[in-house]
Amino acid sequence: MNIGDVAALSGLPAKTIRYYEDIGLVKPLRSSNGYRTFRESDAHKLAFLGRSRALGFSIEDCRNLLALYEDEKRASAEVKDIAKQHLERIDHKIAEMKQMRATLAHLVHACAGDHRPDCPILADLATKQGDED
Amino acid sequence: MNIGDVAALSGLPAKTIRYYEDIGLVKPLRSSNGYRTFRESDAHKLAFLGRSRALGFSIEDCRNLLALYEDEKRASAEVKDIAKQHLERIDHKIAEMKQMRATLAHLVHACAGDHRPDCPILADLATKQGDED
DNA sequence: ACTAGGGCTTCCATCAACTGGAAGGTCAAC
DNA sequence: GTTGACCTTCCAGTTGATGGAAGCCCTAGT
Repeated sequence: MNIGDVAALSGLPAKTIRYYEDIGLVKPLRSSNGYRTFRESDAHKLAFLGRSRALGFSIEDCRNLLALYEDEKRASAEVKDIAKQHLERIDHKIAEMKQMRATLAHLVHACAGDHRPDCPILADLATKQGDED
Repeated sequence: MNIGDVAALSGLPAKTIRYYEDIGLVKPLRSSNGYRTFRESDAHKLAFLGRSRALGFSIEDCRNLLALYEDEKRASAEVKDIAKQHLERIDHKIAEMKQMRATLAHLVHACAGDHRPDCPILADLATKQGDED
């Protein structure tokens, strides 16, 4: 398979696949004309990568997951651990975003949003703490 | 004020402040020894930037907000609009993360997490759609 | 045989938003 | 006069790609 074929199969752009080769996530063969030649297993790996990334795993996580995926004797605990850590990061991020959202929603709500210059949003950004003289 | 002072006041690292100067967000003066000299207004701007960034506004948003902040005749509607757009982006992002979280939580829950190699997480990553031969 | 097109190759640059580090100038204190 | 903190610039690296240029390669059509 050439790169265009695995790109279509995996849903990843060819550019991304080349990048994944660069960073050592896949190691396609080369045919005599210099073209990358992907085996079935490479296509599987790329699809795996696409799905892991879609779940927000970092490239390094993906690298570990891929190694575990290829290791028939891995313990599921190792995988679960990576996933759980990622889950925690996601939870943390969600909480952070919700906090931001709440503050911002409050400001947006407080702002008249008309032609006048008075703007609680700017006022808040300008003076929240450390500036109360 | 030297950079260390505004850094302490604004809570931003000196590196970041230099970077903000690079990209034209602040324009401190220079004293004869080449050191940056920050006025009160610069310190205010940096604090403003710190808070805007903490709310997740992009640098370009910050640039616009800062311009509006400095424009005494701005219409609050302009500010509100930027904030509302940002709010939408946040909502979108939160929804996305929640979706990821749900999928991942499901997988983590399904995985025994023991010494055995069977792992529903890897199985799912490996075969979800496009692979049912 | 020639040409047009599409696909493939490499390499280099760019994005966001910093951050780290090296090499070196400056300043206040002891 | 020398330490040590603070300042300067510049270059590289981070994460995860993405865009583009220059240039092979291959197939189909004429």
